Amino acid sequence: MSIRHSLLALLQDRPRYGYELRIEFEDRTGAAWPLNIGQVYTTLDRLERDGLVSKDGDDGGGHVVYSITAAGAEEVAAWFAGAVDRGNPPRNEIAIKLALAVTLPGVDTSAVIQSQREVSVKALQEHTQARKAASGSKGSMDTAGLLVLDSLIFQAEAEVRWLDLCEARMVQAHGNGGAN
Amino acid sequence: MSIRHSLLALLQDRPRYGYELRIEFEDRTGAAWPLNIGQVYTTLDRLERDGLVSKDGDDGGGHVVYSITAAGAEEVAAWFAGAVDRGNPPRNEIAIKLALAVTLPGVDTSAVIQSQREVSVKALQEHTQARKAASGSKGSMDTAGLLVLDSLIFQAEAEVRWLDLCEARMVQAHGNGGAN
DNA sequence: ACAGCCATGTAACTTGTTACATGATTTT
DNA sequence: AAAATCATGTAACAAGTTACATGGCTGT
Repeated sequence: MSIRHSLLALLQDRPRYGYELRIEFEDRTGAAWPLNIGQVYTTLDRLERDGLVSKDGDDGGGHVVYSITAAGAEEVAAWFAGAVDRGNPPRNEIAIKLALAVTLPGVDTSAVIQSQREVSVKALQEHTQARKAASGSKGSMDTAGLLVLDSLIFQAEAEVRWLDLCEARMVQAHGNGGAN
Repeated sequence: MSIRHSLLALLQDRPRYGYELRIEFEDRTGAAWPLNIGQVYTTLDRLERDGLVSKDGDDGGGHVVYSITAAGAEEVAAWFAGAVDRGNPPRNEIAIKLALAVTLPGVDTSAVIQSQREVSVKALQEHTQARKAASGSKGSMDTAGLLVLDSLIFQAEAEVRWLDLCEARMVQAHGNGGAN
């Protein structure tokens, strides 16, 4: 529901048209998660269908402007007020994969860990680089972008450390990293 | 694609029927991510449609058994071999929400952080508890379950620390935690 | 003229998710 | 007899994703 709510939040600020929404979204999230323009329009259709936004024909500039409704404003408020449920966290594909790798025969668990570790470390480095560049000199990025980058860094760090822990436990468990 | 691949991986071990797959999945992932039984059947249908598994009528016990095909085995191998792309990480709803909160007027960013922090800390505590219980005495849980719990703990820790960083930066930025 | 950005949309599709219907077998 | 578990499925839908079609406008 991230996109739905994001667009709604942007519309609460002020009425906007589709193309604009995409740019705003990517600006504010630091382009970390690209948003396909097609999806903006489909999401707007669905928001309109659900009565959360209304299509305001034209704005004089030839743009199809949407504005938020009362119901939409309520929804945004609830989104900001309510926390994301961490008791039901989104499935972690890597954790699932590893859990299956260690319980199934014929899977080289250590290889799975290592190949994942490589890309995770690389992602961590890239995010750290980006973070350094963003905060460097000319205050080139806003607070929001920095928060997003920090989030990516923290998550990546945790992932790498977890992978290391897994690897260590494998070694401890059967003295090697071979297939089980 | 987690579920798809998970079921496929379980079928690579040996042919199984739907109900069994659900139990195996939840056993191995420590029941952290419940799997609706209906989804098992729909996913199996789609896997069959894609030629990755085949329906083997009966197994003598009245069960509708599925087994993996050559194409399916390839797919599983590729899944285990290939790392999850961390350059395109899944959208982090909390990061998005916060990025929007700080860039939009009228949103009490500090309140958003605090309410999220509460549930994240609570989730962290629960996972830590579960972890303690799992490793305690009777070696009651298998390696896979522990890995999953550790993953949840690491992610939750990272999330809390990131939220604290955000809060600190808010305070530093405008000396209070009020709406911007 | 042509490339590239601005701008709107549609069609077709994927995975995931839930609610419901149905019945057999096992346990209490 | 009732409740729980085993077991299989279907219908309907949500959210996200991409590929494509279309056209105006701008700069080279």
